[in-house]
Amino acid sequence: MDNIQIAEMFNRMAKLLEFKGENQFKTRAYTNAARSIKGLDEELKVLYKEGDLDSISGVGEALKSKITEMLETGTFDAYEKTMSEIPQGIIDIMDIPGIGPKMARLFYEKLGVTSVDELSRAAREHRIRRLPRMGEKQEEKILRSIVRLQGDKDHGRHPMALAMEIAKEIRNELCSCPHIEKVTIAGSLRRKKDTVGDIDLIAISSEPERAIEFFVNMEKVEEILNSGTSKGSVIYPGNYHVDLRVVDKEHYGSMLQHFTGSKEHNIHLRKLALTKGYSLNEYGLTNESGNITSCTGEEDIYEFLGLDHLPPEIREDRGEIEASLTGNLPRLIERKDIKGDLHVHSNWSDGANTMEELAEAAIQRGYEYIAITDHSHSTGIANGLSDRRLQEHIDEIDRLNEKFDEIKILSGTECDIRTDGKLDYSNDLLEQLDIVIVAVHAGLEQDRNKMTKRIVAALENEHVDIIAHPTGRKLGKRPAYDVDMEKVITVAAENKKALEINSSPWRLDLNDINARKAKEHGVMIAINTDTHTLDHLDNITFGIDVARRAWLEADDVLNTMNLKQLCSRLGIPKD
DNA sequence: GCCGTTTTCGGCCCGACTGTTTTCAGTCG
Repeated sequence: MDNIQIAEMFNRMAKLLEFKGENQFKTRAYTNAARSIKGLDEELKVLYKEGDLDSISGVGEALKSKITEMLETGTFDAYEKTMSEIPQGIIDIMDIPGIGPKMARLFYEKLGVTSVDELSRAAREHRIRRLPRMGEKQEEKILRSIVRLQGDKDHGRHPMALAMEIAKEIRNELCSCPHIEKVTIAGSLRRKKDTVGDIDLIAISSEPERAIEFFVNMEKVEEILNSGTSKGSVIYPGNYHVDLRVVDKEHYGSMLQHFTGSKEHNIHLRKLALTKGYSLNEYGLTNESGNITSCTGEEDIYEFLGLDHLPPEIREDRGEIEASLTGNLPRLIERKDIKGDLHVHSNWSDGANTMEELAEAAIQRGYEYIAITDHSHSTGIANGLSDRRLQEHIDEIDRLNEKFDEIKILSGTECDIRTDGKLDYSNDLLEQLDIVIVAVHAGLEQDRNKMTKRIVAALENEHVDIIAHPTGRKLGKRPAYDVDMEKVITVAAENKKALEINSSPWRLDLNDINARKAKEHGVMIAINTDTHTLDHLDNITFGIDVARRAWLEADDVLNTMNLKQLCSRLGIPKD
């Protein structure tokens, strides 16, 4: 079991215990431990082997032995026992937005409801409204939630790039409201998480109620979830859940800090504030005598707590607070550090543009180099290049390099790694290229062992420079293929190969966790766009977002090197 | 169930909104 699975099991256990009416602090201990585990850099199985499970905060003797049990058997006794006492469908009911353990228990005890379908029927038959603290509106709300949940295959998560466009559209509309002074995007979107569950916005207004009224009555709003005096929530087309929080100027900083999150980061900050005798909330810092220090800028809060102004991308409670306290915060990579793009397709394979157009677009973006990496012949559907056409491809790039002074065009390939780990081109041919990217495009269903061996074999080829989109995931479409990333990263480090962060909004592969792991093993990362049309070149910002979330600095990234450094690394003769 | 620079017992992050009440529990972020 990996850390995520163990954390999820603790979270489910917490829900089950709450359903049973257990002591709330006991249930919280499980969620605290789950949170702590999700934030670990190290795999639990490694800590377990080294006898270091004691080092995890929020994990005491009892939970430690449950972790051990899970690592050895895949589950733990107390969990199995609790599960056997509670009907399976109850878990699904508690996953319905607006229904927690208390309500699930009420429906179960009073109506015998044990599944989402039964709950839906009870609501339609108006049996819910007769229960204590329930009524007509609750019934309608439950039915709406069920319908929305069932119509939503992706569990409400959206690729960050798409959500960002919607967020900007809403921000622009809100800015036209005379009662709104300023609108800022907050939440996981501000932290640039690869997928986001909702869109959080903060507005400054001296008339919050009128601002909220404007918000919930925007033309495109499909449903108003709630609408209070300082906060509103709506559903926007595409099943986007949008929250707006309205605040006066004086509290803007603390509000922005609070609603940027993450939740885990904020909890850690509040605990830190408490050790200094202050309570922290979205209105500022309160001391023991009740005096509030309001914060107009969020940097005020960090400064007060003795921390650097932490970049939103790393606010995940994955060590950023400790790093800041000890002066070990990374200087995160920025857009201006990028000197070129190393994964671009032309119309020689499945790209839309000529090599010349790509070179010109790269010049416009201030790049020193661009690698044209068209597909190899296995990817027939993408018009992959035969041996003969690859030779012509190399010649064409030579010709263009004569023409362009402002940029170096690198001749490359995105060569298929076949199912047996062999590459599409011979070593003789690969040797003639400036840069060799390899990738898995077919046979995605291979088992973990075969897939790992396949990629490792490619990493061990002396001509290979970069593995593209190393896990093959496509957000909302298909999961990563089954591969031992620890092994891939270790072998990449041994052979001095780079791994890619693919900047396509649908891939973002490697993700932040794996990219950070790669950095820790000393593996260089290439942030590439996998461009197929000119505008894709600008997707580089999404790749940089992932890199920043992975704590990467400019020195960790291959394409922050200038041309001379890059040529030296790739072994390209200077000309 | 966890934890300790007052504590090994008695605390445990904090506030808005809703729907139901007539003062608040439940849920969410």
